[in-house]
Amino acid sequence: MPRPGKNSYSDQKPPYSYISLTAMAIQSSTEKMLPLSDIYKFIMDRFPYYRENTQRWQNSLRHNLSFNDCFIKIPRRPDQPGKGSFWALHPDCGDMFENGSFLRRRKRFKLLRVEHSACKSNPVLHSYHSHAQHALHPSHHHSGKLGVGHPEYLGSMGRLSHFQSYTLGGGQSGSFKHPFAIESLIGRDYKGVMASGLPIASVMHHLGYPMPAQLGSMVNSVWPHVGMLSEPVSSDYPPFNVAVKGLYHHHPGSQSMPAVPMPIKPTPTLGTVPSLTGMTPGVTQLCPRTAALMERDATALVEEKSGSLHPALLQS
DNA sequence: GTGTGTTTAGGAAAGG
DNA sequence: CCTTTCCTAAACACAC
Repeated sequence: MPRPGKNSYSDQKPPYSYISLTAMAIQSSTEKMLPLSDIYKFIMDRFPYYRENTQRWQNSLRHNLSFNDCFIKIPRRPDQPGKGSFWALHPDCGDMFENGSFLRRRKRFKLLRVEHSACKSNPVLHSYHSHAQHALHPSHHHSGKLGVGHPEYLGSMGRLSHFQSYTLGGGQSGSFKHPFAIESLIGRDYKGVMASGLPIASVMHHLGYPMPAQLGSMVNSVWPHVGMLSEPVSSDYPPFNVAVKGLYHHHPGSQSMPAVPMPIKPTPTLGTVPSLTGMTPGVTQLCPRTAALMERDATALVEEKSGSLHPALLQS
């Protein structure tokens, strides 16, 4: 057990990348999205290391939010005053830390940016379209982004239809993406839900858009209790990373399921936060009904844009 | 001015 | 060794 003082984990930099920290924060929220300030707060609450040099790491974190396609920006509703937008996880980011290391992803989640006037000004739309046209060969990390589209859109497009298609089509694309492994870090009881549909459904709800009935009912039935970190954890975090490496076996043909349930196990004495202690294995199953729903649109969509490429390959 | 968001750039480190 | 990912710094724009 870490003791207060020198040997405490508090003094050390947590073995998480900014991406994983941010994902943790987002996933810990009931709405699956957080404003920047709350992401800061989450990290500082749980990792005392980040209570210092805030300017440095927060700049890095903002850079990560903007730069990485796995994060999408959700505009605030008019009735939700506050600074900045909400940040959510891209539905297709899947399990970026499948290799068990939260310092370094197995592969970057990268979308192919294509000029599209209607997309850029709306992150969700943008994300949706980007998804449909993502590249399977994320090369250099600077190469993927093309110029910014035109700021106008929304005029005749109709946002709802896009949200719907995004929700139904942008999610699984006919392939199983097991939920973001970060779930296990934050201790979500993660059963029977895929990572992608839900956040967006939540986002749609947040934005005041009606949700497709099937998705909506799924949300209610599958995630009835959407848990949340109740309080800041003590300054410690579970040991993992190196320790869990090797527990995973990536089987490209087997839909990237972890060979074992999420190995990230907090130390039992970190009992102050259930979500960090009573973790449920990250093994999940796709809701068949929604999977079927999603499969339809997206497969066609992706294949239309990128030949016969299967989105599942994106992560492998 | 401050907070937020985007972008470029360079270097360190990990991984193959 | 080479490539990819991560970290950091910094400039800049924008909104409040």
